[in-house]
Amino acid sequence: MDSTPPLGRKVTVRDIAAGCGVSRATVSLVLRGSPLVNKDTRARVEAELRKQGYVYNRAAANLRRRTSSSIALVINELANPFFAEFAAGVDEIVGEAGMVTLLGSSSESPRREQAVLGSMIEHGPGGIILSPAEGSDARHVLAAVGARTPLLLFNRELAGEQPEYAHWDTLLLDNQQGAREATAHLIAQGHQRIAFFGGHRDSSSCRQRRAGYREAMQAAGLPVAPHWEVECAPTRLDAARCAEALFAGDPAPTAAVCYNDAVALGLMHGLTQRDVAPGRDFALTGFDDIAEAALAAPSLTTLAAAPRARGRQAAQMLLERLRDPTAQARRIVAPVQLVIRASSCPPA
Amino acid sequence: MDSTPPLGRKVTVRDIAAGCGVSRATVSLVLRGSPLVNKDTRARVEAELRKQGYVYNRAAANLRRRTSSSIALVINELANPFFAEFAAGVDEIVGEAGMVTLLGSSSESPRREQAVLGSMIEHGPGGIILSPAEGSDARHVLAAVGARTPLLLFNRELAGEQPEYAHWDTLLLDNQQGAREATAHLIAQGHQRIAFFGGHRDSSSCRQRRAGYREAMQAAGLPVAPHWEVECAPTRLDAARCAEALFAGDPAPTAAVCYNDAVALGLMHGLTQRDVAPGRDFALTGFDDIAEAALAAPSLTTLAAAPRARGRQAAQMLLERLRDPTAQARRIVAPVQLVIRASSCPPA
DNA sequence: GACTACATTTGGATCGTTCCAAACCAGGCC
DNA sequence: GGCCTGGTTTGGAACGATCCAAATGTAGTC
Repeated sequence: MDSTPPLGRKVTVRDIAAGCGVSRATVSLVLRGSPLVNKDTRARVEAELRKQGYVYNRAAANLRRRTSSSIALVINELANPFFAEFAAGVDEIVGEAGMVTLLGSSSESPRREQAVLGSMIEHGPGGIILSPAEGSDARHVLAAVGARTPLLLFNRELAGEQPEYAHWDTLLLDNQQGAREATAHLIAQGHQRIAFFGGHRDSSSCRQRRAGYREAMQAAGLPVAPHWEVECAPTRLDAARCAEALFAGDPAPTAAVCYNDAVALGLMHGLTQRDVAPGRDFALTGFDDIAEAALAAPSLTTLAAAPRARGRQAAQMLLERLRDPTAQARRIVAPVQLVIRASSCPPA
Repeated sequence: MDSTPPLGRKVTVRDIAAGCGVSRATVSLVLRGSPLVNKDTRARVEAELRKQGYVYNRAAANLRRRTSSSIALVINELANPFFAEFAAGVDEIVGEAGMVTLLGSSSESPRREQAVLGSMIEHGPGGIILSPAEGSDARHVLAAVGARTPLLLFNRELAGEQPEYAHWDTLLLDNQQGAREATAHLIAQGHQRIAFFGGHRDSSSCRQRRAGYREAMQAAGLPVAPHWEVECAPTRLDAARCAEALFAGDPAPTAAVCYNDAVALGLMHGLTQRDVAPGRDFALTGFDDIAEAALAAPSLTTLAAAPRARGRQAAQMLLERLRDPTAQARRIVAPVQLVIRASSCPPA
């Protein structure tokens, strides 16, 4: 009858067992809903659990069972709304699976990424979702996480990826197809002089999008003047600043496929300041479909990558991998969807 | 010499100890950088650690030491850039402290919030940072987390908070002071008829900001006409739609303190459509300092809440609380900073 | 050589849970 | 009574790291 009062100490299965006169093993069976225990016993134990305010110690259970109940999520830039949405999607699915998300941010630094991965791995996640920092390479990642924990790469591939790392799953966006569709759409609107605007020349997503742009231009038999490919930082501010570069040469473009929405919005701003009305005198498209795209004036034609859905998808892929660790690695390239709005007008 | 090859099994202190002929205790001391171990021994052990590719099992260590190496972060809406920045700030500090962030999102649902808190608590975080869902109340939160784990509330207070929950730390934004400063700034610019525009009348942040506005008006001996307090949804679209309400009565205001930046930008749009030039014919201020505020035309005077800094601050407060669990609960109301830009012009 | 002083190392026991093989119990049947 | 069967229950021994008190070695002092 003298159930130990939780005097400072946490309540454990032992306390519950003592409190209702059964063994620890039985309590454990009740906790896991085993059909082996007698109905009455179960009821008694459950009452005692409530009475003493027991909370399950998942870490201890994981230790004994050699399992894990967490997924690590390492993001290159969490503050970016695109990745925040992605993280929200991941967490949704992870939560539904009764697991918990370990969050880490690398701030686009491969060194920090490695440190974060190292810290994560010590907490024993069941798997890792990694959206790599720019310049992160496969060897370092492998060194940090080891070959034992399943890893899923999102959004970017790693430098120097080799056959031996081929057991990692990958989820990418179809940047190339997206840019191709946006370009084709502008061409269908009647544009012939179309620029590719913004982004860091050497980032992999920029390369892929530019490739899609060139492909569409070539397919339509249209030339690409050198000064139509303008590099700038993927920020609104820098894009606004670089707008004039589009009109520095002859002939000037009448439309632009922008690296992403931020750049497109910045370009709109830059155009307005030059008294060129975006959506009337000049057509443009973005990439990402951030919340603002629909609200901008004019509203922005862009490519929706559905980051939340991608997050869910990534988590699901990883959970499947946990279920079957030996299955063939998958590489999924998710299509992006062209959302046509007012900014992609026909030529003036 | 026959160091057990890591045959499927994880490498443990036991393997390392066997591999270099010392006891587990010694290896453990080396792992924790204890000054007790001999230099040569340490070197030998460290070599063996590298050789066998040992990874520390923090869960096991935490179990034995009755410590935790994680902080739970439960956010009402992770996809919102404000909270994403906040989360990034939290993770920064948590990471620096060698701990890891457990992420959870409640999607503004008190029920989900409770479930998430319950799942978190089973993973044994050292503390919890909670940005409550709207309508979340203290009793339920207490039931989910228990009295044992320190909790810090961010951004909102809980309904029905009572003395017994008073051991929770709190970090809030000074909505009232912010609105007061913005209003005072407009008054200093020479305005006398100033409106308070937008937001849901009954939301706590709107109430606080309106209170600050009224306070400043009263302090300056200025009256507030009823039609100067306009309610609208906190979105750009609705704000644009409601612009005309400002001019429905007599006398019309010459400036407005807006509920937030989205509303202010919407109002700018609405004004422009009525041929009132914001920043010249009409002055206004926002709240939040979102990325667009600096880029709008005219650029928007607003109140910066610095969500990333708030995240760092919240994490720091919680870490201090972990160090001294018995210290008096703190309640910090973080000031917001007035950023003066072009939109808050003097009267025409 | 016996003594203390100091630096270093070590074998259990332990954290809270689960696994496992064995034990228990009540009926039913010969 | 002995034996079997099927449903329940149970006491250790794990999981991987750490604590602790005690043991070991090494040198210095009398």
